Amino acid sequence: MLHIKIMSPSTTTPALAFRPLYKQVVGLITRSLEIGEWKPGVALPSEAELAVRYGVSQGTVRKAIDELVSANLLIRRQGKGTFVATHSDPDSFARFLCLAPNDGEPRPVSNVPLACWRAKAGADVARHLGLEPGALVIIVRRLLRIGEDPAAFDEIYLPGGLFSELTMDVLNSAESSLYSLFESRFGVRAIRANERLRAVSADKVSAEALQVAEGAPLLLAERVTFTYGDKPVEWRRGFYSTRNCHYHNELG
Amino acid sequence: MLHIKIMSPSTTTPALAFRPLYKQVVGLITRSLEIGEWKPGVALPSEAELAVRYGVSQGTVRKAIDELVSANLLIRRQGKGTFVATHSDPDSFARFLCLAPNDGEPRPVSNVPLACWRAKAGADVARHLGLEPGALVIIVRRLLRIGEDPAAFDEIYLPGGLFSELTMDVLNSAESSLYSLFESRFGVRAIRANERLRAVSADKVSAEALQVAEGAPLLLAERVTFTYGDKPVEWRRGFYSTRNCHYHNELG
DNA sequence: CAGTGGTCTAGACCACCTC
DNA sequence: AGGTGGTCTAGACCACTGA
Repeated sequence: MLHIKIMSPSTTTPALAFRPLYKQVVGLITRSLEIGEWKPGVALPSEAELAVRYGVSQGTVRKAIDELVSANLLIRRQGKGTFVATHSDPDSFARFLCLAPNDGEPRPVSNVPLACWRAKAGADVARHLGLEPGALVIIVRRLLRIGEDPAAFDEIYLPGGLFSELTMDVLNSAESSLYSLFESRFGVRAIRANERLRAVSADKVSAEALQVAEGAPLLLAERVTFTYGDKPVEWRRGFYSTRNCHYHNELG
Repeated sequence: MLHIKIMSPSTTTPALAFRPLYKQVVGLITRSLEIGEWKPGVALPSEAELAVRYGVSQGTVRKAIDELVSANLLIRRQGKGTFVATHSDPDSFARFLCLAPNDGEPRPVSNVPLACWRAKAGADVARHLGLEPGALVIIVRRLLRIGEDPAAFDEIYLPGGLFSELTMDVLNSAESSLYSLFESRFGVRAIRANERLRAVSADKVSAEALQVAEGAPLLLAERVTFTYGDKPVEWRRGFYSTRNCHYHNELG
């Protein structure tokens, strides 16, 4: 495959049109990931092969891969190869769950689907998901247990177009995380998310689900999840009971 | 300055003793930052000079600096140089404040010191700060306003040894953030922090400070802040009122 | 052993900033 | 014009993995 070293200096933005070669390679690799040329979990061609394919040096390919690794899209394993990141690999993709037990003891996390239905998107859900108001959305309620304790009660809004075959049966058949299910069953890969946290009082429904008193303080996490190209694919409101757990965050 | 390319293969861990050259350069630069050879805000010697100084190629120095840049210890500015990161630069170091107004309108953040006193460290504070129980700690209470709204009420515990001259007068003289004050006045540079969030009910003191009803839900953020060498330098409990603000976090 | 990623080098050239 | 960081190359060698 050929590449274009000289950027056409767009007349509107004369000097800003410069785009380094390795950035172009980033774009090409990302595109291949997006269209599924390399599936989650499998190895990419070696750096040397990619260098030939894109007509650049190995160093340039390396720099491109560096960027995709730090964006968590790829994983390097020395001596083995470079792999497409996947939510099925617990090591690499438990990073969207920020809840941890207070005492530090690791506990099994279990996923309890409660309900799944269709509805028309309201104004705010449509806005977050980039849909027309009234578009079809799928709503999932689920409980997350950490050890024995109910820790999170989530209401999850998904674009109907991407998840049309999602049902309670599908949810119940999922052995691991939801994102892993989205990836393997619907080809939707969650890349990054923006989360907003607030403290609220438990309403009746969430109090019951989390087995706390109505009015008890809960952590409300509202999350928009994105896939390639910053396309939103999930809007989620999660109520977290922080009696035995906390939300952890690293600043730096 | 000379460098050692061949690692003495420690007899206890034969094969694990390999340490790449650029990692050693990272260590040397970090050490210079730590002992204050280059102060916050000033430029480092050029990459070429550092290459000569450490007896390595410029590429190796670059790779070392890459790592320190992504750890937020250094900042590159093309055409100008590489600079020591500083909390005084609002661009680079507002990153410890995760609170933002709900409507997205940027508002001025103001810092209102309320109290400052000495005490002996209790068991948990001592543990978080790595001190002996009973060691001298300085406790600061302050209010953070975002626009006109009281947004955060913080109780901050500092090791007495590092901040011995901290008083209300010093706090009142600070024009910008606390971490900026720590850096310029006490030579203590906050590098990273671990934060744990919970939802709690407002007690009388924090309710009054934040002008919310007693029992209202608040976001409690407990933070340990570290400097070079993962040494803890601050333990903080902050109560956030999330009526007009939220805590934002990027996952991915 | 061969294949992979990881390190290191030396040198050329480019983009950006300042004087 | 002269300095800085930023890109790109080609090649050598090292560390890790697995057959």
